[in-house]
Amino acid sequence: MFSKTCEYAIRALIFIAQKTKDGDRIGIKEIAKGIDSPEHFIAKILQDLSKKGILQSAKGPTGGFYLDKASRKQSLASIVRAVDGDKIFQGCGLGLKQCSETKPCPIHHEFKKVRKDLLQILENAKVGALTDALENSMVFLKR
Amino acid sequence: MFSKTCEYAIRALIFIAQKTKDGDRIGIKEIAKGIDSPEHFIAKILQDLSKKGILQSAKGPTGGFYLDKASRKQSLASIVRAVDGDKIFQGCGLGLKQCSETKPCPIHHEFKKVRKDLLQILENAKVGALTDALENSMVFLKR
DNA sequence: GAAAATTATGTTTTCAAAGACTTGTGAATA
DNA sequence: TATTCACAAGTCTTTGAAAACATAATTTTC
Repeated sequence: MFSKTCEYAIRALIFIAQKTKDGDRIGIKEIAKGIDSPEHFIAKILQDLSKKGILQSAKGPTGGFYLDKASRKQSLASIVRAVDGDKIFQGCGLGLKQCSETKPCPIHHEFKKVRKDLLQILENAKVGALTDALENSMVFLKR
Repeated sequence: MFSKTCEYAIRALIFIAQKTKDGDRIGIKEIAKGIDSPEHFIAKILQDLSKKGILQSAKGPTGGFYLDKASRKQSLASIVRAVDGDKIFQGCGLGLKQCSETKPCPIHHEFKKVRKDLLQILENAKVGALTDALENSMVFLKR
């Protein structure tokens, strides 16, 4: 469904949100361990995302990644968009470039509903809110 | 959503279904043109699928690909399964191997619904039935 | 023998992952 | 207060593997 990159990004963001909600910062190594991902790979992903403002970072001693208040209100949808673009939300199911309402592919109309549902789920899932479920250990992030 | 391979496969199958519904056979070159796909690539895909019984083929002059009655009743879901496997229908949205009902990832329950809807759409879409819409030119297959 | 699929092999591109090196920053220290 | 040091993110380059696409030889069948 999502790219590997995107999967790691979502897991990392939720993890960071949980670990830094008291104003702390968290290093890349701990993140990689926490979500069980390749260290260098997740590092690059997070650097890209911090450039785009999806999360915040600080260099030097006591530095690390963290999420400010605004970032916590972000939805998973904005993370997915930043990483994978919005082809998941609007691209044709059969890969047809010109697929549209007037020139639909054979499954165009049915797919529309699924996409809409998916988008809504991701829009509703705010990064900050998901940390609560994590703390109550209702859900987990390691593979 | 699907792999390129899978997209080509679906388009090809629908195209073949339409072109061979009167008992004809259709060659690989015409298929490639008809769905605007790389010729050698779609050839390999169709050979795999014919081995698996998803469609039929005949060698020699007047040979080509075609669909028998049983194959026409197949759903798009079985094509997707043959090509991409069923990871789309059951894999975790965040790529977690151990994600389950008892140890769900943060979006597990929401995703379940989307997957279920997707599966139902693909199960309901029979290859043979989609050709009617094509003939009425309500839909098209070229990119 | 010619037309078709089939098989085998090779190339290119993209994605996932790893490594080495650079830059910035807070804190100790002299 | 200026210097230096260590720590942490940032950048650049490379490797590995899989997916996407191409070429050539082979087999089957009319």
